[in-house]
Amino acid sequence: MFSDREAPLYEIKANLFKGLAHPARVRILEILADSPGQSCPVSTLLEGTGLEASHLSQHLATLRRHGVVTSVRTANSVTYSLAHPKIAELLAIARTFLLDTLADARQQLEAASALPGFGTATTHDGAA
Amino acid sequence: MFSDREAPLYEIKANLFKGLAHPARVRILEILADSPGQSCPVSTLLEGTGLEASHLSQHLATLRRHGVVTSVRTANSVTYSLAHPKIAELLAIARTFLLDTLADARQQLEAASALPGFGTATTHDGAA
DNA sequence: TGATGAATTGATGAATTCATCATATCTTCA
DNA sequence: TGAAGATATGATGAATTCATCAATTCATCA
Repeated sequence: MFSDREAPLYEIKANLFKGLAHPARVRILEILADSPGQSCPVSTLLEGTGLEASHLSQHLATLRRHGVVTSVRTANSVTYSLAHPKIAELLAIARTFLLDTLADARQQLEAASALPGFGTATTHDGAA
Repeated sequence: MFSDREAPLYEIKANLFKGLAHPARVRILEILADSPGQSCPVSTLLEGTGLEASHLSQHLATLRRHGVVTSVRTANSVTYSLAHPKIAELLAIARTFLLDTLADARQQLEAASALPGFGTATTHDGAA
């Protein structure tokens, strides 16, 4: 098992996505991305996410381990920042993709319900 | 439990990243992204990834469920395509971010080993 | 029709990740 | 010094995800 460096890039990439693969962590990154300087203290994240402190801290640790955020202690508070502007870009692109996709899905739903034999039309993709 | 639509965007986003969070799936997407028309038959993916057929198929099913790829059956083979150009963009940005980050890490390692008391300098970030 | 190739689905134990709770560290201030 | 606030770390059972193997579907062609 290699811990980055030495591993093929697609493994490292997968690992990065794994780091982003949790609602709480995405939320944290969104808050950071929207904050001035893409950084803010833990207390703000605490409010913004509504998580319990230790839970938040664990997600922050995960994000740190994945190199997605950095932290600096100032007096008795810790400030987190996005480690790289590309992270914000990643989130923005995911957003565009999802909005496009969701719009399409809604449209297909409407089109489907306008069809004659409506009621149990399956699209081979499940999700009744 | 909501299955997209109705869920806050950050949950849907996290879900998308979860779909990308596996080396095999990233590899599959990379191959598709580099193929003409961002699509290719399963047989090509089979070769490209070196996975066992059923294993590959399961990952493809996951990607389909996440709306990241689409599939079309043509005669006795199935062709997969990226569902949206933004997916390729997502991978490209991840790549840039990682290359930047890895370069920095290497640089820090070199800088560290040039220091006087080398051997056990901890950066509070772990990774001895 | 039925054998063959291509791809998918199902089932199961092993490995990871998650949420929760208790405890520990670090800093300030009385 | 030591009490209090702000964060972080550890440990544990519950829930997910993964890898592997067997079985199934779909289309072609003899």
